[in-house]
Amino acid sequence: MAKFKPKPRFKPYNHDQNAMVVINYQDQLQPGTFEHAVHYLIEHKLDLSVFYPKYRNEDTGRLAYDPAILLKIILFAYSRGITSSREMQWCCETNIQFKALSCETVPHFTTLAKFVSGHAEAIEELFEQVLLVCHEQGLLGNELFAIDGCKMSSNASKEWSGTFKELEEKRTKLRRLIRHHLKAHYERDEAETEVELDRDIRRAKTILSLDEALQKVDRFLKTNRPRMGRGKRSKEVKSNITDNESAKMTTSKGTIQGYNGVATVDKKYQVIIDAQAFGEGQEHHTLQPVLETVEARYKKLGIAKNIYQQNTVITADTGFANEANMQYLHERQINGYIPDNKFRSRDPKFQNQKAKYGKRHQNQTNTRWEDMSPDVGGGTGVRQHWHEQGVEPLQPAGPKKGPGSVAALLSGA
DNA sequence: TGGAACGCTCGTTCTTAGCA
DNA sequence: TGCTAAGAACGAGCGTTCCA
Repeated sequence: MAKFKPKPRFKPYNHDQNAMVVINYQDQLQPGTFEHAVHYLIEHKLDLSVFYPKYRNEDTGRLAYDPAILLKIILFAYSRGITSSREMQWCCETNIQFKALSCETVPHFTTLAKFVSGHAEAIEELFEQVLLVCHEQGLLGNELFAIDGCKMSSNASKEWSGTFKELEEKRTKLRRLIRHHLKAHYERDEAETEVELDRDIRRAKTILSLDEALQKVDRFLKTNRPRMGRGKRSKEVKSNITDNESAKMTTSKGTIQGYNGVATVDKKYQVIIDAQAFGEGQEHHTLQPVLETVEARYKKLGIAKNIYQQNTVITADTGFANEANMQYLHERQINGYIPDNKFRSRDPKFQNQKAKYGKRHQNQTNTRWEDMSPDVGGGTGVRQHWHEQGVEPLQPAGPKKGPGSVAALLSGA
C-alpha cells in the first residue's frame, strides 16, 4: 500500500502579467562577440559599393534594403548554421540578436535568397576584403597553411547518377517497363468492374511517371557529354542527372552525392584564406588549384608577391598524397608536408593503435579499413570497406529504406 | 516488395503593392 | 513610370510511410 505523501511546494507563477521589458538593441552587440565583429566589419571596414551596380533605383523606384543589413543577417545566420532564407526571415522576427543586427527590419525570404544568388561575385570580392582586414590587423602569420577537405551532400540523389553507358541501360530499362505496362493496359482496356477500372487508372499513372523519368534521362543524355576523370589513365566518372557538377563520393558514413569542400587555413589565428568546392571524390586533384588560387589572391591583394617563396609551410593529409602533387611541390619549390598513405605502418606511434582505441585498426595494405564494433549499424557489425580504386562500401544490414519508385528503378534496386 | 502518396525544404517565378 | 519588396503559387528534389 502506497504511503500518503503531501504535495511538494513550488514557487508560484502567473501568466497574466503585463510586465514591459525594455531592450536596447545596441546592448545585444557586445564587443568580443561574433555578432559585434560582423556588425563592425560591415559598418566600418568593408566597401559595399561592389553591390551597387545591380541596383537601378537611383531616380525612381521603391527603396531597397541596404546590402549592409542583408549581409549582417546572412553572415550571422551562416555562423549559426542557418542557410535557409525562410529561417533567416523567421530569426529576424523572433531572435533578439538578429533584430539588433537587422535594425528590427524583417526582409522577406525571397529578398534574402535573391541577394545571395544575385551577388555571388560581389560576395567573393567581399571575402578578399575581409582577408585584407585580417592582414592589416596582423591576424595572418603566413608561416603555415593547413589544407583539408570535407565532403558535403548536394541536393541531388545518388540514384540518379551513373556513367553514360549505365544511364543508357537505364533508359532502355525504362522503355521496356513502359512497353510492358502499356501492353497490360491495352489487354485490360475493356474493363468492366470498378476494381478493374481502378487498377487501370493506377497503371496509367505508373506509365506517366515512368515516361517522365524516361524523358528526364533522355534529355540529359542528349544535352550532356560523359564526364572524364583526371590523371594519366582518365576514365569516365559517373554523371548525375539532377546536379552534374556534384559527384558520387565515399565518406565515413557511406556513399553520398555531393561536393568536396576544401579549405585552406592560416595557422596563426585559424583564418580561412581560401575555400572552394570541387565535384570530385578524390582530393588529389584539388591541391594544385587551391595552392594557385591562394598564390594569386595574395599577389592581387598585395599581401605577398610570391607567398611560397617566403618559406611558408603547406600541410595536407594523406588524401592529397600522390606522385603528381609531390612532383608539383618539388618543381615549384614549395615547402609542403603531405604524409603518404602508408605512414602509419612505418610510424611506431601507430603500432598500438588497435589496443589503444579498440574500435578501429588498419590492415596491412593500408587501403582498407574495417569497423569491427558490434554496436554500430543496429548491432549487425557493419563492415565499412574503403578502397582507393573507388569500390563502394557495403550497405548496413537491416530494412531497405530509400528513394521512391523511379529512383529505385534507376538504381537497379 | 514495389509503387504511390505524402510531408518537408528550398529556390524561383509571377503578380501586386509601395515608393520617389 | 520604373524600380524593388512582398506575397502567393509553383516546381524540384528528397526521404518516409502506407498499401496492394
